[in-house]
Amino acid sequence: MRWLKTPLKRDFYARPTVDVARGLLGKILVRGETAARIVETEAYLGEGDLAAHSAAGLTDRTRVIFGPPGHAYVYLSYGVHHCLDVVAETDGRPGCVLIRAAEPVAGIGVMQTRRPKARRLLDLASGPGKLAAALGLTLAHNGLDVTRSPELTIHEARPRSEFAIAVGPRVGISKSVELPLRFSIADNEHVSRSR
DNA sequence: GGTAGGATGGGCT
DNA sequence: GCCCATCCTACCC
Repeated sequence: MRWLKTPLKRDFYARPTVDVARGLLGKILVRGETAARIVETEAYLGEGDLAAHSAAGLTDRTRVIFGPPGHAYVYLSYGVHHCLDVVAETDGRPGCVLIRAAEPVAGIGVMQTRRPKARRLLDLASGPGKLAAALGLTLAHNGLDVTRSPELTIHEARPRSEFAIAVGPRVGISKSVELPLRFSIADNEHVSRSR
């Protein structure tokens, strides 16, 4: 699989968070020689969403979410794993998309060395913590501009594929569970399994 | 096949 | 001091 040389532009991200979450499915995350096709996302909204980190308001940690769209929000989950989000909405309005799972498409050997415990290709990036580890992302990457950073960009796939989108409740949260904000490529094998 | 529980640290009340 | 946007292992069908 290949992808366009030019990354997705700012206006792709400067839209309602749900549109960005759906739009990111099938796109290619590129980090150095490693690349992966996004197959599962979750939207975290700026209003009426108690599960979103930004629900607590603007703090040092959530500053990036309130900033301009098209930037990476990376945080430490459960003190152990890193997770990658991409900021949506216009500057000043919170909203971000958690990238939950991806299908490795390049640099698979490198990803395997970063995730020595993964036994199968299907285990490499089929969860937010696994994905961040496979791509080698840490807190140092928080705030990166994914429309132009040499470290991390997101691209249109070539050829662009057709697929149905499955919608359901988000994973691993206790608040605002009723909101249908999890999106995935229907029947894709690389989606996360956890509930 | 399935799941319960531990690891582990930063953010927020 | 409590709460997590998780992953992995051990152990049990």
